[in-house]
Amino acid sequence: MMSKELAKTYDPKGMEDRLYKKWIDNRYFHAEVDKSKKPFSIVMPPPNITGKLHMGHAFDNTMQDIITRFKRMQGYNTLWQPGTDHASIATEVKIIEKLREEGIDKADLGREKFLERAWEWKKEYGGIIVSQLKKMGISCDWERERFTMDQGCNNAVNEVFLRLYKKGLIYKGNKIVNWCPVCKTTISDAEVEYESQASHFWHIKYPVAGEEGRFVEFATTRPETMLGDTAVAVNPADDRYKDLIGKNVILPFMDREIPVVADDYVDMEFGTGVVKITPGHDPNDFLVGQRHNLPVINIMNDDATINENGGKFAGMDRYEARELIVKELKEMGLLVKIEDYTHDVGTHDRCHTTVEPLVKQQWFVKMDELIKPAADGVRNGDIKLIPPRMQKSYFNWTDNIRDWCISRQLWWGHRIPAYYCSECGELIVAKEMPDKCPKCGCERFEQDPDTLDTWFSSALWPFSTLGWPEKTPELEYFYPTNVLVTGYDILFFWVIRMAFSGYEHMGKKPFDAVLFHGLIRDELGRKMSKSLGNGIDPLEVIEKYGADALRFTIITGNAPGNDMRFSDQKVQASRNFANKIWNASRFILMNIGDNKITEPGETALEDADRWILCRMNETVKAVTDNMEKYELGIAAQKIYDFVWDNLCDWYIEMVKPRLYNTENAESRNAALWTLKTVLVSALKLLHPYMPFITEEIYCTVNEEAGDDAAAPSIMISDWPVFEERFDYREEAENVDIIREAIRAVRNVRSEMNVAPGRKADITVVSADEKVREAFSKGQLFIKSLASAEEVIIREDREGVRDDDVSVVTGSATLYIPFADLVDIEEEKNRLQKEVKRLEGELKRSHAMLSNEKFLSKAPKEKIDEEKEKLESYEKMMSEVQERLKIFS
RNA sequence: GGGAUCUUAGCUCAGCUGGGAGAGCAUCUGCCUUACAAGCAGAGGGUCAUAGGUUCGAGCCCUAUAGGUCCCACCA
Repeated sequence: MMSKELAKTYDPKGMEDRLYKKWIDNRYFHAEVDKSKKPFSIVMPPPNITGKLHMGHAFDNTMQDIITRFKRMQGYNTLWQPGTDHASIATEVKIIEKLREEGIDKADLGREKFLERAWEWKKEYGGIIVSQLKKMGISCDWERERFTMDQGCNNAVNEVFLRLYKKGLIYKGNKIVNWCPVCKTTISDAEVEYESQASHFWHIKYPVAGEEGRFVEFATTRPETMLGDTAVAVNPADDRYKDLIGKNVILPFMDREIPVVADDYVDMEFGTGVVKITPGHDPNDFLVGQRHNLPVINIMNDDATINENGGKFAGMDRYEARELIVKELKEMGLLVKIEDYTHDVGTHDRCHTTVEPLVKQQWFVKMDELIKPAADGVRNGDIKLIPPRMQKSYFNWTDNIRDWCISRQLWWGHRIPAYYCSECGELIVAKEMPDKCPKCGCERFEQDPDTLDTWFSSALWPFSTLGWPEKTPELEYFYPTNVLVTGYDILFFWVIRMAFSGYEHMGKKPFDAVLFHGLIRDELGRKMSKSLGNGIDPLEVIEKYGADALRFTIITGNAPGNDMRFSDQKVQASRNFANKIWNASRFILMNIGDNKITEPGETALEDADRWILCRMNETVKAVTDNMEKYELGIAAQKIYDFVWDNLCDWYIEMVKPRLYNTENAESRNAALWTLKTVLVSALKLLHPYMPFITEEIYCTVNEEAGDDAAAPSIMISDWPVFEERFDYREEAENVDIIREAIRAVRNVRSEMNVAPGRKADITVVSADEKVREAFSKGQLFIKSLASAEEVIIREDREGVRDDDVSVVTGSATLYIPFADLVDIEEEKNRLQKEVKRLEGELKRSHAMLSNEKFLSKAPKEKIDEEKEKLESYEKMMSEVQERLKIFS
């Protein structure tokens, strides 16, 4: 009696949530420290709490889940550490938006109330992404879920800040930083995104002081910054301006005399060879200013309006001021010309506001020393990057590293653990607010208002989540983690910062390897983005095709680090594969029926059984090898081929006659046992990729076959290994000989248009005894797979007629009586009819093509079309006549 | 300006350390064969961007060229 059946077509709905609950209830995802087992660990790149699941997450987490499930089945004590990221600026922007909808201004609300709202926000939305991730079937240890701003992580952040400060690696400094006038915060260099913008080049001239009628001309893309000019620079080698060096020019509007300085930074070839120097608002000018001790003038407020240093332009927006300045310069005759000019403008990657370089006092991490171990770690192979080409990108960053501006003028984030004495202003860096000022003894302090760059806490993720700075058993056991999976787009933001943090604070790398993946693009190869509206929601795909299909799609046909185009068609192909294995399982279950399967004796196994066992064995080995090397796509392809081609299209077909013949119980049992064995192995190989369907089938099959020894869940079953006893190479070769013959026969039959139901005798002739033996053993399935009536195996050609159709394969020659393939009378009639038809067509075609009216009046395409038709008729005619000859 | 990467069948892409040119989809032909038409059997289709070079042998290594994509820097 069949206690359990599988539905006729594969339907993931309902099944997935049920199975996920089963796994959670059984705590299969949970890992505890167990020193008797080998650990394997991965930390999840924490998704932002603002986030909604997108294809990037799907990609990232599918890869991690595949590795985690694989390693877990291999017997490793596997921890996949999950968590979410507070995502300082991204979240703050969203909260501000929400407040605005309620008509509340951030500043009016005040810091404390704002943070309350932020935590509420986190509570309300932070869990969404987690529940969405679960839909993917991912098997991370949710019991250990962390948050970058939870107490432990917060503690780690303060500890790191303090340590780096004490070592002199964190400092406060006045530097030119990128300022976002909308978000009103500094942003790091990496957060600046360059956009090509059409603008102008304004050619302006300043009068030379004391030399009536003499001017220096230069060009600028930001005329408003002239209000902060403190010099004009020329190249020291530039003969044109040699005499000007040391003299002054007059800055219009400001009535300020500024010097002409000589600096190598100026390119003589570019423009007029003169550059206006605005140390307060340009990174390069800032450096020039330092070299020449020029004053730094800040002409802008935090919202990019001109401040009191801008004279009469004070209060204006930067662009408004630009317009007016240009207008007035023109009136003063100081505007030489305006050129169209397209150049790259730095914008804030969050809000795309044009960034304004400003001089501000900020906190920085000194990078030159910290980065060394991180660079060396990759250079000497301590950390492996996959694909290796990522190294170049990595070194490109480490070799050109600049100090990291870590302070942000935001509220949502880790507040900088620095305190200022309210009396004397003394700076104290400490984990908690100090009691007493060591300098003046005062007891009142103000904490630095700034928060830390969100990546500051992310950088500590591999060890902060394991309990650092406490010396926890987890930290000792699971650190360093084995592999980090992430997109190449955050190589610098995150990977490099984790690398140097690991070496610095743990004295060890944070991970053995980094496995990079690319971006998922839309069907046209465009980035998925909100503004384009071309994003594909993974949850919709799951709803339509199932999580397994989505997961499989993402992984197959993609090499590490490469982008992939996503299309519905691809998911359909994966869904079809799921359906395929579903139906193969259904077939096996049906045939097991009430029978109890027993392991067959060695002699009961037939060649076909040994062939598939051998192929399975090879597949197990190959797939395992690929997965060990994180070649997930290649491994998936091999599983796919094995299941579809070897198992379904060949083995199941070969074995059908034996299954339908209930008289030979031993042979039937051997086939069923082989089917079940191979299916279970295939399911296990596939499980990391398609966890749900494999679990469902695995449990059903084991129950049906009465296999009490099987694991209660495929995810905690043993990963298959190569078994010597299945290494039936010789028998496998025999079956390959027959497969080749079957293909050849099918080929002939197809070319001759033989109806599938028409049976034909096949005479196999081979001088090789081994080949004859192989055919003799395989007779049964040759009959069923090649529609043979009878298979006669001979050493010589005796009995073969000259007009038999012959097929030569690598090891034998097959002969098929012509009359068996074709009904001669019928075929003759058919061909004769065809000749008549073609004669008619040819006549018509010839007539048309000799009709002068047609040739002169019809459109050219029509004529060409007719010519082509004629050609094909002629070709068909000669073919038909050729075949007719055979019958005469 | 520097760097990376890609250019393989109509389309999307695999091809690990050099030795068989492949898959999915699409196309064409024939099949509703009692696991599956989300399927089965068969077919067509590629001087692996171009030009050189190394090698017994190159899609894979080297050089140059063209085109696409991306990253970094950025000239005021």
